[in-house]
Amino acid sequence: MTTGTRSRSALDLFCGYLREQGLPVTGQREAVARVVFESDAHLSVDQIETVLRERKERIGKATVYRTLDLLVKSRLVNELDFGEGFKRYEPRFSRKAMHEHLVCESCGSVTEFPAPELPAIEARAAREHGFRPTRHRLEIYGLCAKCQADGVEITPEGIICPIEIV
Amino acid sequence: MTTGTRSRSALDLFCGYLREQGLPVTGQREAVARVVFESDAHLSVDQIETVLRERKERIGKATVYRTLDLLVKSRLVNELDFGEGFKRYEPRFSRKAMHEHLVCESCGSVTEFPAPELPAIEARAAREHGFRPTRHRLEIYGLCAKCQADGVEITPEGIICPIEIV
DNA sequence: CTCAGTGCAAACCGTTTGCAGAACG
DNA sequence: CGTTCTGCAAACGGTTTGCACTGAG
Repeated sequence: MTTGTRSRSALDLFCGYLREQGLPVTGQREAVARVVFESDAHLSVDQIETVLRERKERIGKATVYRTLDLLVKSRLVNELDFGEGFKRYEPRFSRKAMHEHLVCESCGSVTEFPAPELPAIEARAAREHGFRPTRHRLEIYGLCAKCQADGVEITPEGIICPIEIV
Repeated sequence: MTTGTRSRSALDLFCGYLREQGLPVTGQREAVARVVFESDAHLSVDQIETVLRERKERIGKATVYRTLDLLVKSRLVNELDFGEGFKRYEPRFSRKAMHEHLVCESCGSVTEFPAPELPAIEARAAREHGFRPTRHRLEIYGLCAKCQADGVEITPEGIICPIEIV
């Protein structure tokens, strides 16, 4: 969707990774990788399949999943889970090194934001608990600007319990 | 498992919540609530069922799920998701108001830690993106002290891609 | 006595897997 | 050519749902 150059080089890296691992570089793998690399969104498997279908690429669901595994292992793609019941995938390329996610509970849109204090938090937790961190995830859930403008209200869903436990 | 007093009052609150909503207070609901309130862990549905079985409580899986929904709605229990493919539940009672989670990728143990800088992070992200936050989640994944002592190593899983994208 | 809750089993849904046939190297 | 991949469909596992029956209020 965005620049061709960026996605091209990410694709090249992926192909290089495959060759390095002695794995075949197939048309299907390239097609799936291209979809992910060319998007600046956080795609679900379903969305990836839709794009592939639009492009007249006939690729089985299993192959999409298997290719995504490879993309994640190659570390060119991050796997995300916003508790929607399915996974999302974002290219690590064309993105800020560390970013966290704002997830709208109404429309599901995802915005990225930086949280430079996280390494310090991580280091402190590590020191205090003898924990060796490898990665973190920070998500803030709420209402995006657009949904607020559209007058969406946070539905208290279940009624609030009389006693606020804090 | 821990104090009887704490769990008792949480249970009372839950029963009060049910009555307030005009919902029946049943033995099954009390039994499930007791298991969650009496634990200071982050229980999966499976673990809850195991405890119920030990206590000779014969309660269907569907009822456990339905009661957990009520507990979450009552806001006496938090739903957690560490990307394991299933949910976990923690009582909000007998816990620090705000705590985040250290998740061991080897043994799955979960440790709580405070991150007092999060409200500021949340406020900044909200201000800069017009986002209205309702809740957040921060998890740090890695190796717990015990697993490190046991000599567990982070297996690079897939081989590292030659180019580090940052 | 009535309406909601319960248990069972089937349905669901995202993901994984087994296997025969196709393709990369 | 052998090894790995692909596509299909069936299997999987956590969760949800439909329905007859039980039980709380």
